[in-house]
Amino acid sequence: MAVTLADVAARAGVSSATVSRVLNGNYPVSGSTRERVQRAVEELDYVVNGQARALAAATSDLVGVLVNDVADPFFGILASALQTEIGAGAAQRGGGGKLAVVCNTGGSPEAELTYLTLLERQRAAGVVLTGGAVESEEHTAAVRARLVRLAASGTRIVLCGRPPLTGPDDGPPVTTVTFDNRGGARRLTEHLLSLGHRRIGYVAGPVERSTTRHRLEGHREALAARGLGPDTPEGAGALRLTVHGSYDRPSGYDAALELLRREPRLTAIVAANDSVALGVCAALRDRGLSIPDDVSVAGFDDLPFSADACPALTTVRIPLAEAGTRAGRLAMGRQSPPPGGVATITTELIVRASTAPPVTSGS
Amino acid sequence: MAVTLADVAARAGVSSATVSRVLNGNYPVSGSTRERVQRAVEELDYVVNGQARALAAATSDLVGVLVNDVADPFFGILASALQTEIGAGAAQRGGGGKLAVVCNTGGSPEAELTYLTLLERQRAAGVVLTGGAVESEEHTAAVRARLVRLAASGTRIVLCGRPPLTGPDDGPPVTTVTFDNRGGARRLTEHLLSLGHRRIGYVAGPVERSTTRHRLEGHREALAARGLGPDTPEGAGALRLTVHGSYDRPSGYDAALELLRREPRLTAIVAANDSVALGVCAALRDRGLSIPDDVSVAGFDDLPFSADACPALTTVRIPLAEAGTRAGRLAMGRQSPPPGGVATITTELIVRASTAPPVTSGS
DNA sequence: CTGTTAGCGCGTTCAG
DNA sequence: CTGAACGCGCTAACAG
Repeated sequence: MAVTLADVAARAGVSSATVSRVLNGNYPVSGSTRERVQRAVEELDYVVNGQARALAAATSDLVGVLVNDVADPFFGILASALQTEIGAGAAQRGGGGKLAVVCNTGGSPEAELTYLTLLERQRAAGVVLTGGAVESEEHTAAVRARLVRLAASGTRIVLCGRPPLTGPDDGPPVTTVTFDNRGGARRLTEHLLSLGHRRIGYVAGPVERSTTRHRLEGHREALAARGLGPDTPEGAGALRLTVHGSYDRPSGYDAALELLRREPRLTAIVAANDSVALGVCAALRDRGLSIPDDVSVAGFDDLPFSADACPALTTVRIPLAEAGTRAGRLAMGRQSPPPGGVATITTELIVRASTAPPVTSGS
Repeated sequence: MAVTLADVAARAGVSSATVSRVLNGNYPVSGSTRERVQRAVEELDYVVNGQARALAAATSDLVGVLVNDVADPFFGILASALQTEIGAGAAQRGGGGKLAVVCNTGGSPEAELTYLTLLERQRAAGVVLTGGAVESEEHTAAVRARLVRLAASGTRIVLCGRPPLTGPDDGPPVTTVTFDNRGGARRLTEHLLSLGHRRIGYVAGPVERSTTRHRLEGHREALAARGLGPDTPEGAGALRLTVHGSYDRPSGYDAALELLRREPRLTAIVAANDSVALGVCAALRDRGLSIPDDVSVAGFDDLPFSADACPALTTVRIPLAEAGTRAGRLAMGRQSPPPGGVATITTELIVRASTAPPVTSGS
């Protein structure tokens, strides 16, 4: 069926080993035979069998990239940058380009483990886990065990957008590119507080997610620093102004309505991310409330569409493309890990039109 | 190093063939030995070597998905739906789940070919090419040759969002899920015409792209049907109101400024897609023009953010998730190809706030 | 510089 | 129902 090395060798009148050598170019071969072989390859339209090569050489062309959802631009941008560093583009720049296997976990822990197994099967050269981690004790342990085994067998592991692996400090290195979610969230809420807001609703992401937790912690740190800690009457009120949902638009819509029900005098809502924030905006508009006059709204991530939203969204920028590029280089072993194995990507407050001082309508 | 079939066999006191049989479950094995083997697998944390299996069985766990840019939600949504059908999720629903290899071509013909080679190397089980095709004679032929070879070697080929393969009708089947871009564009421009617009600018995508061509053709069909064909004075004017750019926001921004330069009395602008339309909106706003009072704007694709844009965008919906699902099933051989090998996905005009009748300011 | 020889780890005959 | 033997296509020693 398919033409093999042996076929090429026969056609060129050499041994298959010689063909292999000209193909890989990692061994001296005389110019004349090289040419003869190359001609035979062209004529026969020969394409190496990646699996056979991988088996024999004990190497792989695959790098796994786990994301929650490629349809979400957050992961899309990350994946795109990773791809650029991993893939054929990188190959053309002269570094053994590999194939990026993008795996959609949908945020499901089981899917995450399933994919890790599949990638282990394929003896992937690297695995990048992106986005917030599910923080159940059991799942953390399971993932950790898998990653340690993968790393032990030579697979490079990179975490991007989630906290470093905890636990015993032995085991092979797992490098991490993490985002300063907590700091960003803190600065965002500080911004609202300094505008004069005091009754601030918070639409958090799914529970048991590292990203959700960090952003919420940052939010509460800012509140506490203004004397709105959970032990104060006003702060206790703030606690009740937190609702959890998923990281999508409909979730923001529902959450905003719920928050208004709990506290009609709300003057600001902070959302878990930009998509959620757009849902919040839609709900407020449907309720006849104007943004930011009646209620200020803020998001997180600064995805491209946030600047075009109505009104343009105040948010926290995460340089996703930069993070993805860095993670990709690490996964390809083309860049040495940062000291301590953890690089933190800083986040930046972006103030736009969706936040303004609360209108103190008399009272 | 890694534990192999033989290790498991030794531990279970059976032959490696038996282990292979219980693993694949496609051969009768007695209950007791089966259990013994399974225990050994557990104890040793055995994970099959995908490459060895693929080599021996001449099958592959990979399905390639070529996209222009995963960071673009258009492709993200498509890829997500494809993934769901191809990946571990499908596996859990009980159909040999495969790994989706998402390849970013960046719209580059060379990258497209490079990836096709890489996938051929891996003996991919399927390949899905998404998005508009580059329509140069040379590249079309090159891709066609590659696809024919892949199909001949048993790889299932699916085109999604691009026109069917042209050329001699021999060769193995290549199924296509194509979008009715032309019809959608026609209806969109008809909508503007029926609102009363006559001086309509058009921001087209990159030249030599099937999507660009089809949308532009639809636009011009609508014009011609209203007696604004290229042979009429007014129609000839319309021809000069077309500028080409890339499928992104900055391109729309620049194009809008250029169009205003060519025709300050413009009352509407149709964009190649929603991202471009947002760029157009931004440019108009910066020029102090209001949408839709001064200028109506329309996009294409109906990506999620379009409804939240300012104002909400009139556009043409393509059911991308549905298309991706369908293409995924076809690539997995889980659904039989449509008669003729071509399924056309219909598009739907979505009218929102960004289009309105032109304000006939006296004159 | 080149050919010969072994495997890589698994699926699959073919006997038993 | 099970084991032994062979080969998938290629790379990597080892000789020459």
